[in-house]
Amino acid sequence: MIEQEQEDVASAQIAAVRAFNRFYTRQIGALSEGLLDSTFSLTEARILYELAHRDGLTASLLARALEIDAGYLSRCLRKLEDRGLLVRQKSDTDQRQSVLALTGRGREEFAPLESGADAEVSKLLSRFVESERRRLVEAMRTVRAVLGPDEDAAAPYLLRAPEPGDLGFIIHRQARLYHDDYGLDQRFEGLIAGIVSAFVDTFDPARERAWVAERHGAVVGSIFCMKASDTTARLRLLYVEPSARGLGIGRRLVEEVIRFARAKNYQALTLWTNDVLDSARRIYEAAGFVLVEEENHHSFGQDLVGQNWTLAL
Amino acid sequence: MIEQEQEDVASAQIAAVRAFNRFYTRQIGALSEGLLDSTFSLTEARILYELAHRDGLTASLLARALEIDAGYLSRCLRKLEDRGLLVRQKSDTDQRQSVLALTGRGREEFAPLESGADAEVSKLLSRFVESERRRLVEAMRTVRAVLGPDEDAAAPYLLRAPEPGDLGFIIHRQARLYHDDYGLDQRFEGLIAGIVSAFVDTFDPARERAWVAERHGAVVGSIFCMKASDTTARLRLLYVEPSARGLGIGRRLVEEVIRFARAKNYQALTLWTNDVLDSARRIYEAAGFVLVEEENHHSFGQDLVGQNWTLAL
DNA sequence: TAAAGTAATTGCCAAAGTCAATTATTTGAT
DNA sequence: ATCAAATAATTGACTTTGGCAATTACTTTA
Repeated sequence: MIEQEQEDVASAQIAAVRAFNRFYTRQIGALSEGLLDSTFSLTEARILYELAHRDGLTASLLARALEIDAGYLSRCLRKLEDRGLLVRQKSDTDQRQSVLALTGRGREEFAPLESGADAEVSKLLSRFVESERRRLVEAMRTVRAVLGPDEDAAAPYLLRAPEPGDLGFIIHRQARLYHDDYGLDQRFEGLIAGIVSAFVDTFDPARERAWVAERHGAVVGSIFCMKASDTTARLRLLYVEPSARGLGIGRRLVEEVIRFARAKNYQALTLWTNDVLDSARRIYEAAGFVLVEEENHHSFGQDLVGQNWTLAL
Repeated sequence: MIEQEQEDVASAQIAAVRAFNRFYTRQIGALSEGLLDSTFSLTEARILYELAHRDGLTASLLARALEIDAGYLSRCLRKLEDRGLLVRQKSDTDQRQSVLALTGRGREEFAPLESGADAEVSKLLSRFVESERRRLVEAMRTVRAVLGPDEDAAAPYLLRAPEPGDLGFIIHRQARLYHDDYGLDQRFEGLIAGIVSAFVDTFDPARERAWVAERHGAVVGSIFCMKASDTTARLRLLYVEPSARGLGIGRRLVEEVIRFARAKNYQALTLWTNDVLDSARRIYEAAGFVLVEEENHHSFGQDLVGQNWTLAL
């Protein structure tokens, strides 16, 4: 083997990426067929899309964003302007450039294109089961996260009450994650299913609550506040999806439980966790929880150190 | 379980897929720039690729595989033939078509294109660490697996034991489906979480078992066989994803449980269900189950008619 | 055996896109 | 402050790409 300046990339990986490129070239071709009977070309549609979704664009920005030849773009813009779909306003900071904006008419004519594309994708997706769709979307996000710049990082999340199906999903994800990361077996999944079951069974809406964190329309975290006694609440089932970590979601969930427990006049909040869960522990510490007890135990196929933490309210 | 033509697709998923399409449109544009200083167009390169990697291609096969207009393809092929890169030989089974094949010269001239593309992708990949590359390749494979070789509704499925995460997923999906179709609320989700929890807690591998049906790498159904007494087994948690129905998966799952219960020397198999679940009932009837008892009950926010069925083994 | 369908080709044409040159401005180096 | 170099946008002159319909030569089907 001759020296290579670059790290050797496995040829199987190269082949896989190239196969994907060929595959997706066709896929995109198929999906952009919807444009054929519209009055816009693919490039025009891409231009309109950018204009509809970003403000303050200039021709050169657009050319760079879409990687279109500036000359060709200029002509396209002229055509759209002539059709009354877009206006250009001389920038006041730079006399050479104009700021582009869709007119009301531009938005109007573009709207059916958008809904048509939505419908087409919806039709495509409806061929699959929900879990397949989720796998697909997650995989696409991964591809984008790796290859592209992460503009996604700042995406917002929201907390809400769990809806039917969410509880099962939380069990599903926690079981999978703790299995992958710490080797916990199915008995752990049984344990959390039992916790969830008990939560629903004995649910006291006045003093108990659950939250899920949602981002991009998907559940990415959860937390439960359950009654241990009249004066003590228990924090349970905290988790945050790996792909959503670092956004402060875990901290926010814990804060929410503390706020809730205070409001419901609990005097203490306790929780049980295991020492391997570093990032969770850091959140608990930061929130003021104190470690009160540790015990070794062999559970779920692993040697673990259980910990009880408590917070006086 | 009622048949549904088309499930509602969450708009967040649609948006994610469309964002990916826009993203990858640019990506492909960037990756095919390598062709610019070659003497081949993108389409020619795609044609050559197919010819280099598959034997016995004809023009019409090629047109279909690459989704190229037959007329345009014809011209491209002529051009390549004129350059001495490819030969056409009249098919002996069909005088209308010709079998296409690259000449030695064709392979020679195509080779640098291939290695160029490899190098380009390799350069792209070398920007990442191995774990990122693995994630990328895996995600691409997933996209392809989901979107790709679908077509046939009769895609194969397989039965296997549940893996960590599968139990929660089953709870998740059943809760969601029965909520959407029959309005069952979260208490139903609690119930099945309890069943799953009990299954794990008291699991007797000699006399109990669970199966999940997998298709395209996703769980699309489940069934459980649990011990009710030494002589009686209970069939529980049967479900099949709406879009995986009609493939005989439900029937197969029930058969599997019956076979298992017989093999384990149970004398009877019982199950509890509700009268609204038509397609499930049909499966039970076909398998020989007999309705032994019905009772009205108000549960999970709905008025329901519970049914006990039994099968002598 | 006629009608319908399929494989491949061709002419015609419009759309899509490239390239280089040009003008008007702004930026940066001295 | 000034002038060369860079940037934004446009235009003219092209080529390439690719869609569509008609046509020919076969095969399949009713």
